[in-house]
Amino acid sequence: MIKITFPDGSIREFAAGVTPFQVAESISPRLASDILAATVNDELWDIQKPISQDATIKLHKWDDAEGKHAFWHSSSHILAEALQELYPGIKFGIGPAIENGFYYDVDLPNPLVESELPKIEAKMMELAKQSESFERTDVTKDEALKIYNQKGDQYKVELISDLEDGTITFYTNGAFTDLCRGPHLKSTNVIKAIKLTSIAGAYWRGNEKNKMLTRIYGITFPKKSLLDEYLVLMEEAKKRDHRKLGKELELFMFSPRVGQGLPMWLPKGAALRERLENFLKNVQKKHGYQQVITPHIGMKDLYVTSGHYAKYGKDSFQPILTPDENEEFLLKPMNCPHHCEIFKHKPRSYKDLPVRLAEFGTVYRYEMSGELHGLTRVRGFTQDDAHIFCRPDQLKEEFKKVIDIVLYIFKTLKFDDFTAQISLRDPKNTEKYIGTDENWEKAEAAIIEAVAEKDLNTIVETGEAAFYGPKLDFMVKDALGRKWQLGTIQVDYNLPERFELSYKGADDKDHRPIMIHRAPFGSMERFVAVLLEHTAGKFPLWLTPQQAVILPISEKFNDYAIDIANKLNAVDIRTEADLRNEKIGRKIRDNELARIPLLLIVGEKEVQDGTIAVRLQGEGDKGSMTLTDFTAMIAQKVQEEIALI
RNA sequence: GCCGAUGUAGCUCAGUUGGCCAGAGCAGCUGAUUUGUAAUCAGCUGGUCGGGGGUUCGAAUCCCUCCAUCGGCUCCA
Repeated sequence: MIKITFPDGSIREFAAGVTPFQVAESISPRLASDILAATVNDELWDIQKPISQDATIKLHKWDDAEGKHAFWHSSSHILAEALQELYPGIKFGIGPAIENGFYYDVDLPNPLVESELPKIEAKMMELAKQSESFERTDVTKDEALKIYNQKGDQYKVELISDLEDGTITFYTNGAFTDLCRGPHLKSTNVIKAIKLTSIAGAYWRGNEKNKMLTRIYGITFPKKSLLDEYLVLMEEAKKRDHRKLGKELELFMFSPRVGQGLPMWLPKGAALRERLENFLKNVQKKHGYQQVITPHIGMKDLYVTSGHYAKYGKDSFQPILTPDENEEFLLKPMNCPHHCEIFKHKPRSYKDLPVRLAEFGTVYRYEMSGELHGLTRVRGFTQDDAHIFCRPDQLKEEFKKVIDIVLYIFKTLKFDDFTAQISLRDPKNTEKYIGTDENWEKAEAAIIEAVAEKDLNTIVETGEAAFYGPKLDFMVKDALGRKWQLGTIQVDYNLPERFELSYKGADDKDHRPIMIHRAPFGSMERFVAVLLEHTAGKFPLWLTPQQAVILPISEKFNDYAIDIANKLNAVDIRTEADLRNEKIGRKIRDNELARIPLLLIVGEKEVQDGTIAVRLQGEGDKGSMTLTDFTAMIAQKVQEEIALI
């Protein structure tokens, strides 16, 4: 007998070799039918895999990430089985579960077109209904290699060759057998709804030198209604897409004549961006930053010195042609070299440090065309950049202060759901980076300590560091769940070295400062994009380009409307009057759709009383009030929104 | 850059197998109406059907090519 411990602390005895499914069954048959996967001693476990010794167990239903994982992973095997039947000669790559669904990478003799997806879905449904089980087989590595060599499936052969010697598991559902670690469902019959969402190309093993395979994405559900809900949710998400909202609200635009990935800010977008910039400038002022302004170009030598030129190659830089061949300028892809030169322009004392130089610096990077994406990935963008030059004894404190700024901004704009990611260098691949091991270790330790003292929840990613130093990135998701890096803080020992930066210490000797690169928004473009998707275009009052619109009931009251608009603009409430010859219902509708937070209706009654009828976005009629009361109310609202720490 | 898809009026879209001067709604303009909390009515204007080339008696529709956009891959200082 073995002892099984449950999450609630209770312990029950079972015969050795019991499976999680049998454990569930002993509790209730109903529970057993809902169980999709299990965790045994913190290891993901097949619900049919025997447990041979005392263990703790967690049973996962659809509500758990682990349950969904097993569900979708098994679905990818059904997709593969369907494909194998429909497309003879097909070869299989990998087919994992992902955050929302699953995919399978396949090598097809002929290209697959989207119109074939319904046919594949139908075949999958047919197979799922046959209540196929997932049978596990253990083989040795040699046997596994022999099997796939015989089939001529070079991708699986490659995968197996890379595995360590020992037992390899295969899973078989129906006619399809796959190299797989599991875990899997007990039977395919719990899959009740299937949707193949898209086809894409994907390089084998993620390497662009390899062959491109066809990736088929899909998602499945244990109930038809869940699929419908998912599809509705996706439709809703599309409505929040910043590219759509940016067009509708006239915030920004692109023009092929100007160039791909080169956004232009329209008046309303520019007004919004200016407010964000001023907001951050104020915060930075309080934190001892100084604004600087540097040119959009620099001599090539500047980037040779910084190491960027060697790292990224000349194709990544945009040259500026001049009549003199000896004079080679490049469009700047980052601001740090310019700021290093500013630091150098006069001797610095240890008493002057930290020096914090801030700039909304527009930079240009030649991103690959397929990578461009609305405002989140562009070729010209403005970083809310700053470089802090500090002494070693100030590093941790300065780093923590930057974290405070990022957190304050996220809090003010209600980005509650973010991930803080510590990006370290890949110790196995050190030639990707510049600088000594010692400096890297110091820099990484500084970040880890600062983060620990700030009590931040973080994930650590090795190999994600910048080439000159480790960083702390703040990631936020867009409407469709794609992750984007916003704020970033980077510790850098290398550029000060390369630019030979120094300050005079108390010991009258020269010392090397340490540099912190930081951008709390990341870039104005990306930040506004994510903000748009988070707010669905309903910006906070302090930020929104247009705060109030006066709606006269008829043209008779236009003069009064203009008068009110002038008075409000005079006290910095951004107001316009809607003087169109339209009914009031129409004006309300149009201005609600334009996401105007304050609609002020004026007619006979208001003119007589000298008041305005206030209608708040999404809340309807709030009744009449005097201008004085209204401005006091707005002032209070704005103050609440951007309460400074 | 790579794989796949899409591109018709300022916006959203119809035009599906090639065939009379390419359509609708909204927006815009003109006029009527003077309105009390999410679309007043009527008339009018607007398109080298993404660009270029080709096949054909005839192309928005078929083919080639370029451009842009979308979903991914790769990349992201």
